[in-house]
Amino acid sequence: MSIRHSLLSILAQGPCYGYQLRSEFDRRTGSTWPLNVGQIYNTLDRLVRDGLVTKTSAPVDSGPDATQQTYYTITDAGKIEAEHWLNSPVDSYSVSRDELAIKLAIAVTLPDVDAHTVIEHQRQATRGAIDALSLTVEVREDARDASQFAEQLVTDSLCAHAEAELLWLDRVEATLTTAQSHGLVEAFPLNLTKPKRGRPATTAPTNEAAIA
Amino acid sequence: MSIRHSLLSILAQGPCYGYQLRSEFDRRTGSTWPLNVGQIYNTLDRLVRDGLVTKTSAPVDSGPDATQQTYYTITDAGKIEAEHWLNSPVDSYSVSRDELAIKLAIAVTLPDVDAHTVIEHQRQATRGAIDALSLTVEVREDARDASQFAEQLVTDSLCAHAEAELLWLDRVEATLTTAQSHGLVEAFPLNLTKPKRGRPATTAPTNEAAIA
DNA sequence: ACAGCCATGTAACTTGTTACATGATTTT
DNA sequence: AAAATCATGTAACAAGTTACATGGCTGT
Repeated sequence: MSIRHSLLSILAQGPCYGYQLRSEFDRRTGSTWPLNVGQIYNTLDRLVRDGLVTKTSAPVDSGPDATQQTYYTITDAGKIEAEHWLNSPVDSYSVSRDELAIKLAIAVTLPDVDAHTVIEHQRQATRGAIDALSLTVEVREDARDASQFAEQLVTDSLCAHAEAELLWLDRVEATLTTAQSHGLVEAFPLNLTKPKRGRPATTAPTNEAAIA
Repeated sequence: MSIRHSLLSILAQGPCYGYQLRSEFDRRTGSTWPLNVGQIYNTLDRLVRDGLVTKTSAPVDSGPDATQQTYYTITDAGKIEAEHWLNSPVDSYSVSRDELAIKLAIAVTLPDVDAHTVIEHQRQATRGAIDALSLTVEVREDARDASQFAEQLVTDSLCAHAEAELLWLDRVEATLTTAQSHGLVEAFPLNLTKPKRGRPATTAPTNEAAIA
């Protein structure tokens, strides 16, 4: 929903044509988000479909410099939508769709996988990412325009999350080690049940008895 | 790519049927990732399509309890893929696809938007998320099985990223304030250019002269 | 003439997601 | 009989992404 709303917000400043939106987006984000040109037109089509933008593909008057110009204009509904996007927070923390978290959660349940190795691999990669990001940070001077400001902002964001991830990885490993020393978190065997249609017998304990 | 690989990794332990995979996934992730049942079958179909899994839909022998059982078995290619997934780090930091970062980058370039307000809204929402997460953290005892371990792991991950975001928001606001006091980061007007086919005249300065 | 950028698309594809249909079985 | 759960799917859609086709115009 980011690209969609970003383009919509730019269009709230005034009508644009497709290629122009690409350069505007690039300028404002410091070319931070890799954006294919064709994606602009796809997104614009979907915005038109949803009534947030209108497409005016009118040939300019038949003078000497007659060109087919295609402009996209935001609608009232689009303005409301853009304003709403900018005034409402991004919701990243109500449900987790973090690939690393789910990966580690799965990894600790697999018998043939050493979760500590997975953690260590991730730690090295994340440290490498931080190093690479820090290089671009230190070379950089203070932002002189919005484009450089965007670059700085995005790099800092990546760094912040990466460092938080390192701390979290340490905590996970510590928790895992103590849990393993208590023999609590073992590999999860598959439930060797055959598929049985219908409600299972509640009297038949599956593996909850193993906990007690 | 998370669900796909998670299911594949579970299948590396042994053949499963669809519904079983759902419960296995739920157990191992502590019901952390909201997963529709139908999505299991979609994902399995795609795994079959890619040759990572085979589907054996064989009727069990014509005895008294004959049922149509549909099992999914991992292939050699699937095992390699699962192993590769578990041994290679998640790449979250080479390019940024963070919605908040792009949103702020866009916001500071919009004339009708006060970036400080956007930041403050986000700050409040993130603080609220941390509070909500901390509640579940404090109530929780030590993990006693993989399911609870997964819950803890995911909650901690969310917390860590949320707190990193708060720190980052403060830095962004500080940077923005000083940049604005120097009159550097102003609203980005649209380039009022008409679409012109072809390469633009290099001699014609667009708006680079404004910087100098 | 030719390379290279400006400009507009189209078509196909990816993963994730939801809503729905269908039926079997078991508990109440 | 009815409700709840087990079990297998299908169809459609979302956003993002890429590859490609097609021109026009400009500088060399």
